[in-house]
Amino acid sequence: MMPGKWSTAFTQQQKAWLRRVAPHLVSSLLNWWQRHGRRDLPWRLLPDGRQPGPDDLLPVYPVWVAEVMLQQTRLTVALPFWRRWRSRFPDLESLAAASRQEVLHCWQGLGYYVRARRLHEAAIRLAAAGRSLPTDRAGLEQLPGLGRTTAAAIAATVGNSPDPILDGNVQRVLARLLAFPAPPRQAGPLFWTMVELLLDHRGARDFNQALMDLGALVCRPRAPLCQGCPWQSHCHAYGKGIQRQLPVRQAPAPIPRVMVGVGIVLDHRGKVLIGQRQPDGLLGGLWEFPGGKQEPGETMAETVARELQEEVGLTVAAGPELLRFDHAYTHRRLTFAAYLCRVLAGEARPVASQQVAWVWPRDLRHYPFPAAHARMVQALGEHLGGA
DNA sequence: GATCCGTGGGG
DNA sequence: TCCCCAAGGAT
Repeated sequence: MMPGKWSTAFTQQQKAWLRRVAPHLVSSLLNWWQRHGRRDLPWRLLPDGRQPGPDDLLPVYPVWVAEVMLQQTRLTVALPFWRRWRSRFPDLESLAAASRQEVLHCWQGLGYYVRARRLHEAAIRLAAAGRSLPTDRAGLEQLPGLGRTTAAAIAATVGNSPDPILDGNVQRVLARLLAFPAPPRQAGPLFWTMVELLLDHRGARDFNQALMDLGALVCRPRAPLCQGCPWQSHCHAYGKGIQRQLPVRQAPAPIPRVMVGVGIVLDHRGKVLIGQRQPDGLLGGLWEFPGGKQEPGETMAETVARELQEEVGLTVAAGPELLRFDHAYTHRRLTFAAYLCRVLAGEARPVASQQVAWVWPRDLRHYPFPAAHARMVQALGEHLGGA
């Protein structure tokens, strides 16, 4: 049995245990994966749709895009975006030649927009140097947006190189296998050492996929399916009956709740005012309707009028309310209230934004919007269409 | 090392 | 309705 004292490195006893069980873990994992794993992921297939053999090389561009999309995003969510992206930007050259707006527009709805900006930046940088995408982990890790896990996932998928990964799935599997008594990030290099020791020398393509599939399909966050797990007899969390309590979570920070007033400003021609957010930071480079947080003592209509004065220098009459809805970010909960507004005085100018634009409502669909504002675009279209 | 960065589905 | 949280990286 494995000793239960943990530091940031394995003890000699723990390492000996790991070396002893590693062959059984690997063989039972790959055996399970052959029967139950996901072997039809499109970026893991040869261009003609066949399963690659150990020595086959896969095209790196689609794998790169897929792995970046899958950062902090579920497979079922990312897949349709990946197909659309490949149709819109089929290769590195077409991506490098695209505008920031086109790139963000294609990414709209997927979230974490800095990922799209970094894909674009990498493509431009490579194209300017006359280089193609690297296929080794070290080379990939130099690209913006790629850390060790994503670079390793790409390299192993493309060339079956011996590069293990340590994503959220793998961390959860290891935390339970070892019954690790602290949040996984406190494990330091311990988990990396473990995946390196486990790694099959024949390559990491199927090994990485199998380990992620085990986490996603069996060793699930909420309700793990231990009766179908190939590692059940080795799992210390299962042995203690504490698999549902692991991995240990950090205490979540309290989430502030904010009311946001938004102005849908129509001019005398029927054009609507939008502004483009600053290039970096939250929702960087996306477009939105002007607005902001409600302050104490304000009605929502007063909030909208004040924000429009401050943000774009317009004096407006705010009302009626077009729609109201809740929207949650990871660290904030917002209630949006959108007001139809008409201009009383002033010329719209960018104060806190990159630029402002008056746009025909039917052209709004050509601009990238955050999900909450895309919802307001939809509501405006229905409002105008029904009138 | 703690924090920031989106969105949508599931329990 | 509410909370959880996902194929992480950069600062």
